[in-house]
Amino acid sequence: MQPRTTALAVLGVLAVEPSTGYGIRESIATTIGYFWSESFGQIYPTLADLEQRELIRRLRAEGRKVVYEITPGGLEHLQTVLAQDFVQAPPRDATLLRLFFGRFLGREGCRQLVEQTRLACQQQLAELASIRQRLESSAVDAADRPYWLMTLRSGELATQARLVWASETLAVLDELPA
Amino acid sequence: MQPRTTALAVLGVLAVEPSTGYGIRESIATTIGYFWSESFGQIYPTLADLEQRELIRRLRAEGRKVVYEITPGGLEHLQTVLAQDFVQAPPRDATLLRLFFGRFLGREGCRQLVEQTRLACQQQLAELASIRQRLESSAVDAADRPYWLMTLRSGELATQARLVWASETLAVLDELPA
DNA sequence: GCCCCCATGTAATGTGTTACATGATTGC
DNA sequence: GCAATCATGTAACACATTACATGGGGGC
Repeated sequence: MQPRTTALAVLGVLAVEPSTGYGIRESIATTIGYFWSESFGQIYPTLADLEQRELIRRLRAEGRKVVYEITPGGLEHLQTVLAQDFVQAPPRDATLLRLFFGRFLGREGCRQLVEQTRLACQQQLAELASIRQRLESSAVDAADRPYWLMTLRSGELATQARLVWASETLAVLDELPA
Repeated sequence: MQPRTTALAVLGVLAVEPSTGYGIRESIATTIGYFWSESFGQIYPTLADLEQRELIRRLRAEGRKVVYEITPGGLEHLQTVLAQDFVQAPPRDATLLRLFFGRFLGREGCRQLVEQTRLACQQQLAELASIRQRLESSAVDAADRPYWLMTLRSGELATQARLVWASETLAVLDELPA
């Protein structure tokens, strides 16, 4: 795992636009959910930490609701962190792990595994298409758009590749002696 | 995260062939390293736990070196676990996260990010090619081979897709006004 | 009145890496 | 003799999810 990735994600989202803890979670789930995720249990303590370090501050509070914004120091810190080297997290694909032990799971179990993957990819592609619509039909800052399109494209290509793999693999499984 | 994935991986490796803790780590790193990873700090406590639950046992001990094998109960347990539903871990791609905030990182920083990805993919493809050679030139059990080829193919397609993306994205970055 | 969404936060638990400590065996 | 690899294990720390506790506001 990387150190402080949650802080990076939170700071980044606030750099784009002020938001509440709840809103940050929402943003992450709906706009970058295809390659990132955060839970409330991480976000709220991280907000407290960032505020204490004066990288973010309260823009306004309406009742319980607290809207945070990034500070100039926070923006500087974000840029520093973004430019730093980092270690790619080692991949862990639970589906492939199970398929690798396919001999013990059996052909039918493997079929289900791969079929589930195929369906998940199709759903994912639909979601990505709707994100693309949102991105292209304005609403998002022109300074962000090219970068957001790049990450989106990555998701699309990865999902398409996995979908191809699933179809191909289902065919191979059908050829396999039971 | 999934519960008990380390136990599943360890049990699976031992189902293929008896091994030591060190050997299990080695197997994982060299044969499924492109989609899975485990550290010693996880493996040794897991072995102790699996042994205590009688899912594995000591086949032989030579000095310090302890070779474990799976028990009949362990094999049964493995099959049960493999057939169970599981939750796909939410994806977390540190590179895409940084690229998404590319507006704050700047064009040059993004270029480096994507270029690194491109190089990593090329290296990965070379590794996958050598794994394919090993898989096709015998040595591996015929009962395992088809499944191992499926996971390998997944790695190849995913990496190729990412490589295509990286090249495409570098071109887009070059078009972008600084 | 009730359910759902918005909203914040903590506690318990699980998962995982890294660093440390130790030492045998093998190849040069 | 010395370095690299094989080998085991623990402790400290980092990271993350889930469940829980609490409550306001809007729509039906």
